[in-house]
Order: sequence, then structure tokens, then C-alpha cells
Amino acid sequence: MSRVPEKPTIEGLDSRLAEQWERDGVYRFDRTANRNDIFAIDTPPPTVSGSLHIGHVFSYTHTDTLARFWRMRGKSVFYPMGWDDNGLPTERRVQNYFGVSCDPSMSYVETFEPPFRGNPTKDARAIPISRPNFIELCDELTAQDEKIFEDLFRRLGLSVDWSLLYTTISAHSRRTAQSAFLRNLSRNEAYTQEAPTLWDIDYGTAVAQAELEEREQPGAYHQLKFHTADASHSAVIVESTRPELIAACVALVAHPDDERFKSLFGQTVRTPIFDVEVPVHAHPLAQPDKGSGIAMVCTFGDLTDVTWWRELNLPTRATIARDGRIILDPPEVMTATARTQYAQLAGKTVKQARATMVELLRQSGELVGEPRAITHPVKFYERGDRPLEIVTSRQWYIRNGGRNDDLRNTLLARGEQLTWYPDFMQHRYANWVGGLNGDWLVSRQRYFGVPIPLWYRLDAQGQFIYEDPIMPSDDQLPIDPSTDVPIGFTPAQRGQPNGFMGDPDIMDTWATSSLTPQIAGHWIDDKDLFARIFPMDVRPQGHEIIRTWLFATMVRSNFEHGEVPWKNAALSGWILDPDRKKMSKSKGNVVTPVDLFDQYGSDAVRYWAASARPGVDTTFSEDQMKVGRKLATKLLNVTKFVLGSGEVNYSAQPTELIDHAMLTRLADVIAEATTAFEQFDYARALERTEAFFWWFCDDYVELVKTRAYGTGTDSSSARVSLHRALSALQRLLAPMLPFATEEVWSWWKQGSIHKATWPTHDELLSGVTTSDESETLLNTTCVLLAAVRRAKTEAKVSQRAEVSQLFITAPSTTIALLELNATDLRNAGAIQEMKFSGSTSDAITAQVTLAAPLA
RNA sequence: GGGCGCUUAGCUCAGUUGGUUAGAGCAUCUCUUUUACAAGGAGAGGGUCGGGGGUUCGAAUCCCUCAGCGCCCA
Repeated sequence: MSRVPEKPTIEGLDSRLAEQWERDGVYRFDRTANRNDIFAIDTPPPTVSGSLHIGHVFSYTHTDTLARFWRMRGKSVFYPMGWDDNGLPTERRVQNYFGVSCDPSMSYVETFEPPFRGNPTKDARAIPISRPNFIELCDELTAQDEKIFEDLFRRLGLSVDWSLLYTTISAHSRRTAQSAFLRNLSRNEAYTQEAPTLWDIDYGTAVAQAELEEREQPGAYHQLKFHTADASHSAVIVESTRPELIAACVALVAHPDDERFKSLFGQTVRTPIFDVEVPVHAHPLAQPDKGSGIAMVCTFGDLTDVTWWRELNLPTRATIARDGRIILDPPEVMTATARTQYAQLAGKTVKQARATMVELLRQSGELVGEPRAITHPVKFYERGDRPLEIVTSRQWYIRNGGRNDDLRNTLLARGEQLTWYPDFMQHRYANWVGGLNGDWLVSRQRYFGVPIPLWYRLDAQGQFIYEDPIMPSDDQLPIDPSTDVPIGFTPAQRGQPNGFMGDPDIMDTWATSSLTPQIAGHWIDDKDLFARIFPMDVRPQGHEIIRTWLFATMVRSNFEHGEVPWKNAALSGWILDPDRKKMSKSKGNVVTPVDLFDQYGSDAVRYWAASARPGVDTTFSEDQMKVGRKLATKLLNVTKFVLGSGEVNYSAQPTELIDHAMLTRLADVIAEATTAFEQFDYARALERTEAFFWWFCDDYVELVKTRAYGTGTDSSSARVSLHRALSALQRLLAPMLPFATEEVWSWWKQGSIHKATWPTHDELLSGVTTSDESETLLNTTCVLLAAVRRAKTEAKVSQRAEVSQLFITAPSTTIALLELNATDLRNAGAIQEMKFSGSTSDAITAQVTLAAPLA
């Protein structure tokens, strides 16, 4: 065969074939296909401002194997890629890369040049720039980052249709996200409220419950002396880790059953230092075994304070500002003396204020003993470096069942309508939804994102009127209310009494990425396309974002479409380093994917990824990549052998029992691999195919090698069988090894293997009789071949050494089969003479007599 | 504190409704190079399936319990 290279190699396949696929449009989605003939994937849009890591390669390979399987099964595969480029990670990267920071009060500079493009000097101070200038830099940098990501994924061989590419900051995404939000608002699924909000001081933004994480932090219990109103009680000792919040104290609470404090319920006490009168309440959330058993309620120290404040109808005495410093104005209840004390705290950071407070308490004798060091869980924004504070602010929320049981139950039921792979992942969802205690906060006080698409009227005093926001019409979208002007107003009225102001906030990134089916499927501007792909077939994603991405998408789909957004959810596991720790950038143990592609080839890296069971955390293993490289190389070599064995008459049928048995085994493998893929278990499909493939190469090919070079009917049978098997094996491996399989396919077939039909039982078994006899013959032959090989190895001679006699004892029926079909065994083992002995036992034994070596 | 997962050879992992002697790859050791492939091939050694208890004719597999590791949540 002239198309078979002299020395096959996998070197250089990656980039050549990636270009060829793009040129030929192999993975182009056929949008004329009917819904039943479409397989639609809701691809996770990676955060492009993050660095590339092996985790990307891992989970995207899993999805790609599924896409390739369904494409070969005749589906038109809707497989888009998206870049999640809006939001905080991009902002942070832009700040660090250009040495700038966003200041919305500044005005746009048309010819602005950032002080740096990469690697600002250490001592450089960030230059404040306007929001439009900042967004321009975001756009510039994301364009660069996206190019790098695209190159990586093309190199990996993802079969995405790149013409479907979307980004979450594009005009189309902004329009989709704003429209969906406005529809939520008009159906009362979104609302605004002034409420206590988790606040990250450093980022200057509110954060949602789903973005919290708790970290163990050192702290200290301070025993604070509260004074009882009448002298009959002694002082009440409250243990607190946050004495700097005494000024914000609005009550004390203890458990209703706690005998120690029952007499105090309904009474008041006076706070240390400030001498403010606060009530003592009973509430079941107070923990008798925590501290002294009675807690100080502050506005706001933590989320429990918020619950108490709400349920006990307590007043608000905020003392921490959004910049994390103590508010300058003391609470109104304070006397002049208290204000003098407060002035010593005003303007200080939380940490400074705590130190000052402890000093004041010591002086006044209201600190009992010394602070007692403890460690305790403290809430952080997952991207933040300092503990979250709770401040009162106006924010937008989308309902998610956290404050409504009917909606919660609806969303729990939606979770049951999804098929989860692996199934136990559903517990994560149910657990999260069941534990929600607030709605989804979607507004963020940031810049690079989808703006909340609303304006507010201003009253005669220039104050916001929040009750009746001005909504843009659908055809105005997308808008930026900080620059666009609502219909009926003039630009000059912005910020003026009786004029208008735009909502200054943007939406949370998840509020956009929760709409990936709608964005990718063009819900807003292509109803025909959307109807063909929605609900989508599968959402692949990591299990750590079930509570954010999966759940948020469910919420939006439930509201907008009244159904689940996909039929299946496939959750992938983590990559662990060889010490079984989660790989992450901060730990410095991340391996660059491109180096691995260079070293082992993309197929080999994919092989490692596809070997991992769905949902299972997997150790990073270069050894597995070596195995994958071996497999790809083997495929090239065995293809060269089969195609070089001689002319094939494709109308001929396999006639030999050994060939029938091999094809029957392979037909079973096809059935197993197909079922596995249908259940999203690419790893099982690979494992079955691979096991057969190595057996095929090591035993079957060796057995029929001599026969395949011959000219008789039996030789024709061997060649037809080899070709059939090879064709099926190449296609079975195509989803995992798209490069090597495409290469070997091109040596003897027309068109891309990735558009070829998935192998079937029937095509393999045409003219083949499946029988127990043929399987027994094949199995026995392999057992005997192994015995001969073992004998040669133990005698330390070459496998090509001659065997003068092979004496076989086996059941009589097996002997009868062997007597008629021993030619392959004789050739493969270099056996001069065979003797048979029938027995009544099932055991098969072989006595190998080696020929005397040539002198 | 609640939920979920994991524990099988030195290492990484399979083991599909319970069923011959528990498998694979890597690593180790031995043998093997004209004849598809030495980035190959043949073979060997290596495990009381985390501990204990139970169900069963039969348990890595089902049930209970304990321990360790990990993740999610409070």
C-alpha cells in the first residue's frame, strides 16, 4: 500500500490534523438536523484569565470523547466553546498586568496608554482610570488570553465547532443576560432590597452565599462585662471574639432553656465602655456550650447576628463601613461620654479597633482576665484574603428557593428530573438546595461585567426612587446604564434632581454563565436554532460548582422555560498530584499542558484523561501518558502490518473458525463499548477496547501472520478478518485517540474517521458463524501458544526457536477441533510435530520439547 | 455536627445484578533484535481485597460496625 509510510510515527500529527479538520469543517454542526438527530453539549466556558492547567485538558477530553462517539453514531453534534471572560478574575488580571485600577468617577481618556503591558515593577502604584478605559483594557487582555486557550484546545483535539464560539462579555451575551434579568424582574423573580450583605473589603463588592468558604483562623475569646440594670444581678459575662463590635451591640441572646439566663429574659443590660442599654432575648440558635452561653448580637458580626436581628426585630447600629473601617459617626443612642470613647475607634481598621478596644476594656476593668486564644471557622470570599464583613446595602436578588419552600421543592424536583453521572452527585445538589437560607444575590459592585440594565428616577432632592426602575426595551439591549440614557430623558438629566441615574452595579458572573444554553443556542435571536438544541443533552462540569453553575442554570431555566435545561449532568473529578493533593496554582505543582503535548503527543495525554472513571478524582500520571503513547504507536504499526499483508477480496467471507472466533469477540467488545458510551462511561469503553486491541496484536495477529501472507481460501479469510477488525478497532479508538486514528484511517479510507459510522455487530459478523466450538478452539490455541512461549522463555531461547514436538492433553472434543485447525498454532510456535491425547478432564496441558539448537 | 465518596500487588487503578485459581498497566527481574512495532515482543515474582462481625452453599462485591483519607455542607 503506497499510502502507508515506511516508518510510521505519531510525531507532528497534532498540528497537521488539527488544521486539516478545521479546513474540512469536520466538526461543523448541521443546524438543519431535527432535534432527535442532534446531540447538544453545554460546554463549560473556562475562565480565560486563569492560567492553563492540566485540569482543563482532563475534563474537556472526557466531554470530547462523548461528542465524537455521538457524531459517529450519526448525530449532528452541537458542541460550542465559550470563554468566561467577564468578572472579577479578569479585573484582577488587568490590574496586575497593566498597573491600573478602575475609578468610576473619572472620565474617559481617548488616547490612554497604560503604564505597563505585563510585569509592572514592584513599587509601581496602580494608576486610576475611568470605567470605559478599564473595560477597553479588559477587552484587550481577554483577546490575548482567549487566543492561547483556543490554541490549547485545538492542540488537544477537541471536536468543538469553533464557529459557535461565544464569550460571556460579548454584546450577544450581555443582551441575553440583560433580557433574561428583565424578564425575571417583570415576573417578580428578581427584586431589590436593602439588606445585610456579605461584603469583601478588598474587592469592595458584595458576594453571594455560594461564593463563601470557611477558613480556620486564630482568634481569641474576650470576657466582656455587661452591667445589669438593677443591682440584684451581678454583671453578665459575655465571651466574644469581636470586642470591637461592642458599639454595634443591639442585644444579648441565650438559649430559651438555659436556666442561667432565664431570669434575664425581657430585662435589659448595659454595654461595657459605651453604657448603651440593650435587651436580653431568648433564641434557640444561641448555643449554651459556646463561650459563656450568652451571646452579644451586633449589626453585624456574622450571619447568625443577621438571623437574630431579623427574627427579634432588633435595631440597626452599623459601625463598620464598606472600606472595613469603623464608621466616623457614632450610633445615635450614645451619650456624649460614650461618643468620646467611640472617637478613639472611629476610622480605624477592624484589627486596630480591636486592639484599642481591649485597651479601653482593661482600663475600665470590664475585661475579665486575659483574652483566650482559640481557632474558629471564619467566612471568607473564596477569592478574598480578609474575612468578610456584613454591611447593609441595596442589592439585587434572584429568587432561588432559599426563602420560599414551594420554589425550593420545585428546584429539588428538577434535580430528580436530571440523570446524574455518577448518580451519587445528585446528593450534592439536593444537599445544597435543601440548605439554602437566602435568595441569590446577583449584583456586584464591580466594573467588567454585564451591567444591571436599569435606571432609577431621582426625586426633587436628587434621591434614588428604587420602587419603580426604568427598564429598557428589548431592542435597546444591551445597554450600559452608566452611559446610555433612558427614553424620555436627556443626558443632561443624569444625576440631577427629578432626573435619572443608572444602576451602578454589574451582575455576578454566574448570572451570565447560568445562561450558557441560552447564549450558545441563541435563545434571544434565533428561536429555530434554540428549539433544536434545548433542552440540551448533557451538562459536563466539575462537581465543585454544582452549587453555583449547575444550580444557577437550573434556576434560570426553571423560570424562563419551565423545564430542566439538560437531560444529563456528567460530573468530572479532580486532578491530584502524585501526593494525592489537589493540584492548584498556589501550591506550585501545576504542570503545563503544552509541554506534555510536546513530550508525549496529544493522544497520549488524552489517553491518560480518558482512563479516569467519570467523577473520580485522578492522580496526575505521566506513566499513563507513556502508555497512551505506546498504544498510539502500536496502532500505527499494526495498521502497517495488516495493510501490508496483501490484496484483500472484500466480497470474500471469513471461513476459518479462528477468524470467526476473533470477530465474535470483537463484536462483543463493540457492544460493550457502545453501551458504556451511551452511559457516559468513556473510560470503560476505552478499557474494553484497549484490552481487546492488545490481545489482538499479541496473539491473534501472531497466530494468523503466516496464513495472512498466503494465497489460499484460508489466507483470504485471514486478510478479510484482519481488515474488518482493524477498521472496527480504529473507529472504536477514534474518540480517545483522534490523531493516530485519523492518520491510520487515511492510509486506506476516504474521508475523516471522525465522520465514519460507529462500528456495529452486524458489519463485523457478516458471513460469520458464532459458535462455542470456535471460541473453544481460539481459547485453547491461545493457552497452548502461551505454554510454548513459556517453555522457550524458561529455556532462555528465542521465541523463534523450533519446537520439535508439542504433546497436548485436552478434552476429546477440543482435541477434535485442534486436529483440524492447528496450522496457525504450528506456525506461530514454530512447531515441527504435534501429538494429541483426548481426556475426560477439562484440563489442558502441553508438553513442549524444544528442538536441539543449531550448532 | 450532617451528607457523600474512597481504602484491592511497591505505585496508579479495573473488577458490570454475589459464582472457577482476584486482574491490568507501570516499576522490578529473566529471556529475546533480518522478516508491523526495541518508544517492541515473550515470560516470572509480587495481594489473607483497610480491621472486625454478620447474611449465604459461596463475599473484593450485600448488611452492620470501627479506623484512616478526601470532598461538600452546617
